[in-house]
Amino acid sequence: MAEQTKAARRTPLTRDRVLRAAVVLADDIGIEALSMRKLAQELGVVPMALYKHVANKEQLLDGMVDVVVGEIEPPVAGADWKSAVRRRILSARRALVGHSWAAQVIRTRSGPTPAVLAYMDSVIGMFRTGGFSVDLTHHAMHALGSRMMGFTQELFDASPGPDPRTRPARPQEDAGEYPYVRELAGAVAHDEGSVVGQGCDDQFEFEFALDLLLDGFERLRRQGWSSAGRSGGRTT
Amino acid sequence: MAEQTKAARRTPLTRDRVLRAAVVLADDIGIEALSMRKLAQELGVVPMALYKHVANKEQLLDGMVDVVVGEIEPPVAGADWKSAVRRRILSARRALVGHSWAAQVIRTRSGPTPAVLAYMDSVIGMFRTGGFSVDLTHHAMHALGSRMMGFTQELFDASPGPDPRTRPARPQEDAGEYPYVRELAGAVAHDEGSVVGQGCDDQFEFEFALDLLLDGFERLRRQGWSSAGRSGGRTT
DNA sequence: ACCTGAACACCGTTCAAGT
DNA sequence: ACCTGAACACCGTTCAAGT
Repeated sequence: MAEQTKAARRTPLTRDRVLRAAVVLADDIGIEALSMRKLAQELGVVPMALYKHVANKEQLLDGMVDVVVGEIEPPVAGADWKSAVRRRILSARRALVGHSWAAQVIRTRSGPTPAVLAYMDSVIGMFRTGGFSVDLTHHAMHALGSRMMGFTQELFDASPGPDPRTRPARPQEDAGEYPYVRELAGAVAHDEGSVVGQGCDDQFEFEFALDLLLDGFERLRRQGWSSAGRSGGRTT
Repeated sequence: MAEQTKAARRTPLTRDRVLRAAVVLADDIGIEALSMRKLAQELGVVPMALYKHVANKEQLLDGMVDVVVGEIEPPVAGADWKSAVRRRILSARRALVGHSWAAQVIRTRSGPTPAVLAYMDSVIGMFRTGGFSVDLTHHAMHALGSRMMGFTQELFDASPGPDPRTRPARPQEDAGEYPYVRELAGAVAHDEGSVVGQGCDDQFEFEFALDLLLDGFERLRRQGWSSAGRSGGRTT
């Protein structure tokens, strides 16, 4: 009877339930604080029970990425390549927003998960059907880098983290040091936030850089650019 | 006498010696395997001895970043803004190459260390003296993001890591899935490496994207671009 | 056959006891 | 006053003992 009460208290564990709980927990307490033990506790389960559904923590992280990436809206049909790619990337950005850990976790995976691969495939397809050569598409994908998935490629994580006390004190800006940094920080005119990555309109900065790259791609496509003549080309 | 032998066996610990040993150790065993305890052992010292020179592990990582960033060559004088910025960024890239952990560590710092701030100041200065408005400089710095420090902003870490066994098996590419990924991967014509981030000429990809951005900046500068008319502008 | 508690080999860091 | 061993509160994961 006692066991029955315990068993009934929770719907049975599934891989999906484990992954979704992990996503929520990481959203709440941050990715660096997410542990197998805390996740188990959150699910009202003994730690070892998780290992029936994920082989190890790495696989848990892979699964979490797939949950988030799976929420990206499907591509819209019938548009020129540039607005199609632009919309797809901005919709990826919308899906990943709110999961501040996602960028870092995706980047530290040793390879793409199936959902990421499917997403990449759709973006590559937009370039190809838009008249890009395989060669130029390849370099465009590299140039986009993780911006392809909607991450801002800032120098520092904008996420304040759970413990603002560990934040290093703003360096002495009263001294004449870093005059250009000061000028720029002053012009942004936000009293809070780090020099780069905060106190700014992230969405604007993201689209600014994205459009700069997309316009560059379009220019190269029109002039039939190819990497064939690059220095030190194919040696094999 | 015994103590004297022990004391003489090692030159006395300094903050600098601790940081340099940490850099070498991270290069060797990877950043995720670097621990205070292993570092102490490497230095022939009890773990707690390190805490005389760094307050905690976070400060150790800050110090490691400064060691690496401090090795970036100083800027060259007397060039147009574009080649000056280009050279500075490529020299940062040279300094960080070989420290595959540096990109990730810099990004996860909650703010810039002094050496990073000094570097950023010099880059910002190049834009400003090159005729860029504060406004455009600001957005250009965001668009460069961590590429400003010479990182490739790839979607996945190219570093294979110490344990290639944990690498997820390449997804089934025999099936008709991911046709565009397959086409692109085939064209790159390297049998080893992940879809994006490996088996490619990293330096070429880096310069390709960098030049695309720099050319875009120059175009905007010439036409006197300003963000003043942006949608939903300053609301305060 | 399934589940799970204890245990193992780590971590960063505190703190009190030694010199 | 300085240094440091043991201890604390964690980790991911193994494994053998229980049902």
